[in-house]
Amino acid sequence: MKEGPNIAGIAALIGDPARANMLQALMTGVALTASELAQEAGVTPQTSSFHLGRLAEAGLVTLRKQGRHKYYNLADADVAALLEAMSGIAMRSGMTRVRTGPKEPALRKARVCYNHLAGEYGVQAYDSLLARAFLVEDGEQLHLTGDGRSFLSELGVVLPDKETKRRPLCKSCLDWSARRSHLAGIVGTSLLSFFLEQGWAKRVDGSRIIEFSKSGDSRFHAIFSL
Amino acid sequence: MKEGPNIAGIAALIGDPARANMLQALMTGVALTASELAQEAGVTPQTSSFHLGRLAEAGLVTLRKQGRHKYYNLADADVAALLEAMSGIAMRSGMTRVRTGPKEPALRKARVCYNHLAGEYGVQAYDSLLARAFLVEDGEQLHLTGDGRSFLSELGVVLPDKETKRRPLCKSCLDWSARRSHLAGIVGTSLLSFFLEQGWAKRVDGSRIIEFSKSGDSRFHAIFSL
DNA sequence: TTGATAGTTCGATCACGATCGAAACAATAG
DNA sequence: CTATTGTTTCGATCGTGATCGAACTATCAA
Repeated sequence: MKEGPNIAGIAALIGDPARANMLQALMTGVALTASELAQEAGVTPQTSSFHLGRLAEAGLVTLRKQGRHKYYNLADADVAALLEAMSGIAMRSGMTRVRTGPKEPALRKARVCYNHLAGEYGVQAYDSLLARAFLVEDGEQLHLTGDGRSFLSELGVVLPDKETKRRPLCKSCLDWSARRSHLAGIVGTSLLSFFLEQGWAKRVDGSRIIEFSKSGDSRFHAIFSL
Repeated sequence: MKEGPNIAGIAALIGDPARANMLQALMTGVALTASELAQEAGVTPQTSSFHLGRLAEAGLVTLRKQGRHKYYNLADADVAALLEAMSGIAMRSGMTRVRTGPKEPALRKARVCYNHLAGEYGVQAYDSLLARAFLVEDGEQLHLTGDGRSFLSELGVVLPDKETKRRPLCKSCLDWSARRSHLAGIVGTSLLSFFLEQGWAKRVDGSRIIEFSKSGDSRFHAIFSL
């Protein structure tokens, strides 16, 4: 009778407040343990376990055991993209949380999206690389050019040698706040790591916010000008 | 305490089977009345009314009264994109409907996505236009070139004269089956209408499937070769 | 006017699923 | 070994929200 994939299934999964909180917490990209996620979601460890089981079963999160801990991650950049898209719809639908705190502007400016940089800074980096042909779009594919590779290497960004088919080097990800693409994929991840390691920016507590220092900010704008 | 938009809200909205069915029915792009949607979802008109109220309130659907009918539509291409993305995740998570009917291959081949063409045919058209520089990507923006405009006009596709800011002429939409972009926006809509009006293809009953005729198929491939 | 169809509102019911307490299991630390 | 911490299983509870029957409003067709 019915056709197509069961949308209601995963939607219902994400639709539970506790699970949604967990997923949003995982949007920071850091691996979290079951009990940390319980705390994040405001439920007891038992319930957390129950929810995480369902999320893992549906393939929305992955886990790796490490000693007596279980570390959870978002399964995939695609899952992150779905959550990001959902944020966009929720945002414009006026379905914001009770109190839209002072963090929101900071979120729009720079935040981590799973494992790469999003927000205004993410978009700017993406555009800047594109404008200088360090990055080229080919249909939906995205490629790092030779020039782009050497540019990043010279900066000090570490990149794998070869582009594998399985994990694309570059990938674009739609930004809910800017409604534009930012850079995902291995390059996106490496770039974010670079910023953090150089001390140009740092993560804020357990949120998705990325805070650029004064000097880091000016360096960023010097390099990724438009 | 919490930050960011309320993902759980819209997810829960989509998470109800009845509402999910309604939304998927609306993915065909045709406007449906409340009772048609009730039938589609397998619920009574009362329940349908209840659900549609919530969907409209959240801004996921729009309605226009016409006589004693209320015609419902998806609010936006963004909502369609969200549902499409969700289909992708649901698909690979093995959360397919009980029986994956014989329609599925047809869906992968060509289907309507809200109001434009998706599936293999949609992707091919997109790539073909891009390859001949009838369409150019500029960051996330997508533009129809002068050549592209005259090419389509010559074919007989009707297009509005000017590109307005509000409704972009072109827009890319991610395809869940092909994992590639296909053409959305006004051009995408016009193109689909063109195929249907010319009799190259027709819609299948109330599903999202687009069925190309023998002659329509060959004409399509002649024009949108790669 | 009467009759028919589309849609809504109200109220009551009912089922599903989230939640937690208690207890078990797992793995490390001392 | 024992003690402690992290995670899971089971069972019972409980609340939220979907559902439908019945009655009501609105629009159209005679």
